[in-house]
Amino acid sequence: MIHITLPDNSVKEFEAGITGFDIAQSISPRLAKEVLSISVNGEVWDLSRPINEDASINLYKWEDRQGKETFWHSSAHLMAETIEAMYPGTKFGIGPTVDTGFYYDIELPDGKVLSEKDLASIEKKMLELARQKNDIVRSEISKSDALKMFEAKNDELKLELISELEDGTITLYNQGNFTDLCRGPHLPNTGLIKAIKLTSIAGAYWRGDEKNKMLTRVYGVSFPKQKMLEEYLVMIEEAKKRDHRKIGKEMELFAFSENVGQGLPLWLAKGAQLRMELESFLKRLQKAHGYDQVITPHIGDVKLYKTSGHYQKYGADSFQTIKTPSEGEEYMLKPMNCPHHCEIYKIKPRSYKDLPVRMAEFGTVYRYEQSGELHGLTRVRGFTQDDAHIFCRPDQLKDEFKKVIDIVFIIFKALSFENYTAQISLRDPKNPDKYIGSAENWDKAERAIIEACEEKGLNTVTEIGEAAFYGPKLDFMIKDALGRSWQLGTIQVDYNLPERFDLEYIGSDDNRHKPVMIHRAPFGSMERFVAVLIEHTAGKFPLWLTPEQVVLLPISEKYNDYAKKVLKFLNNCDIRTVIDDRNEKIGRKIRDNELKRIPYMLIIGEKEVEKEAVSVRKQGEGDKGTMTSEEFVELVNLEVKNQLSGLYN
RNA sequence: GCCGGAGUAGCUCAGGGGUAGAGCGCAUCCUUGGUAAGGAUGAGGUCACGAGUUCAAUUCUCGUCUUUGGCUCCA
Repeated sequence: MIHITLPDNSVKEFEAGITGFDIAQSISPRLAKEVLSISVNGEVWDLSRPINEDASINLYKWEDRQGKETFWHSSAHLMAETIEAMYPGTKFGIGPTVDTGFYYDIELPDGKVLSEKDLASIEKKMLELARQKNDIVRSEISKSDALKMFEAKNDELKLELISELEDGTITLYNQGNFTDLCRGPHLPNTGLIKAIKLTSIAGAYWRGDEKNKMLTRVYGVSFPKQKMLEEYLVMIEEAKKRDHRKIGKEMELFAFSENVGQGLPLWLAKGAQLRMELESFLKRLQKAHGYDQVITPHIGDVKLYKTSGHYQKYGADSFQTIKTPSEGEEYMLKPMNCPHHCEIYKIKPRSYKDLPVRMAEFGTVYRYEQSGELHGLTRVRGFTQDDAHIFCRPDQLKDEFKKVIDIVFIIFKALSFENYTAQISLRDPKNPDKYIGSAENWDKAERAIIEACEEKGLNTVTEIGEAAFYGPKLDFMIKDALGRSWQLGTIQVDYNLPERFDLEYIGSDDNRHKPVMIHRAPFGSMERFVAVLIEHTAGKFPLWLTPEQVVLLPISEKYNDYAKKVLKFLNNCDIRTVIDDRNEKIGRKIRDNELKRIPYMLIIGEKEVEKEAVSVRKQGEGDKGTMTSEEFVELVNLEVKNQLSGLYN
């Protein structure tokens, strides 16, 4: 007999060799119907795998991440089984799960290419096979047998994978006529998979290395119920409506022109207004936090970037240098602002009493991004960072770092970004060539970030090897409408550039010391931030950012004089205004699709003129009653104030 | 950059070897006077660009550019 500890810490006795499925059955038949996988002492197993010793277990259903993963992993196998049946001779790479669904990397025989049109027929065949309810059977195999088996199939992809595995740890999973190398776990049988959608097809380098050959990656998602698939598809459609590229076009926020060049956004009037509002918000915030605003040129002598090390690292993959016609000078479009700010720091001797120096600039930078990587406003070649560099003493570092985290939080709160991930990016110790500076400085910098995050009580994930080449960083990631993660705010600690630029301050001991540098951009870039903001608000911005706030609607032309008076007043109050000119030309006619996004409409007629008032309607809320234009301005200001309350102190 | 998909009116898209289509928008006029609206009429396109096949190409083929889903990259 063995003892099984359930999640509620109750202990049950079973015969050795009991399976997860049997345990579920013993708890309730309904649970047995829904359960998908089991964790045994923390390791996720198949339900049908016998348990031979005491263990604590967890049963996973669809609602659990582990349950979904098991389900999708088996779906990936089902897809592989189907593809092998339809295209014999196909070679299979890896077939893992992703956030939503699964994929399998494959290589079809004879250079055949799969296209989106083929997906429907694969889906259909997958469902046919699923209906056979084939058991998915786990078996252990020796390394030599595994190699023999896949040699027979001539599948060098699997052979490569097997060759890296340790003998004695290799398992196979079989269903129907299909057997795959796999660690598992899997569903008991394929019949649980009721609804399948193969979503897309893409190229992917074998093992993620661009030197390797490219395989075909087939993405899909599957569900235990048809209805869930339908809901999922509706959700995707809804998300597409929030795409910032679509809304940006509809609302005339930004545009691209082939003639200007790819990845170079044009900010249209309303988008520029939105952006300027965000900029002035941050400028005020930074002023309150002791930052100085500076302005530097868009180009810089190439030697600046040689000093910083950026040229050596990225020069070949950058926009190439600009040369003067006769003096032999070489300039770069600035790909970052740090070197310019370092030069400002060096303008005069600094005392320890002067530190920290906080230098902020909305600096437009230009980076050559591979053409295939460009994406709306989230990945562009010319963008404006809300950059700042803090030069401080080592003893001020942690405190300064924490203050920057505060600024990021204020921004996220002001815009209701709740679902962010804070990611600490450290260097990869196995790859020292990727980084500049001493190991000692890296240790100090990494420790400062980790400690500051701990002291702030920040929930973080740590990624090894994601650091910038000059220092570790803390990044704030936010998801777009379709769940793709984008890095917004970033805070980086840097001991290296101060050394390379020979920055100094005179300490209280009258000796020269090196300051520490913090690079930070809480928005990340105006472009990417606005993109994510659009997708989060679906174009319904907070009132303090809304490009248009009011439509003024005179009911008859004889009231236009009064309407003009109100208009003038509103403009003086910094209320952005659009006017319907149905009756007389006092403004441009408002379009229907604009109308939907304008928060307030003011109607002016006989009664209003008589009372020297306006009738107010709010989008989505209806009639707000009659008030004077002064009262209306007060109402709007109050609302803006509420949205921004408590942010600056 | 690599592997797929796409490029037709301002927008969203249908079509298809032989006068180029719809809806929305736009323009003009009418209607509507407490209203996030209705109707009529009209304007608009070298069917991304270049080459090839063909009596004939927007349609088929190839190339280029742009865009898009991924991969790689992201100071």
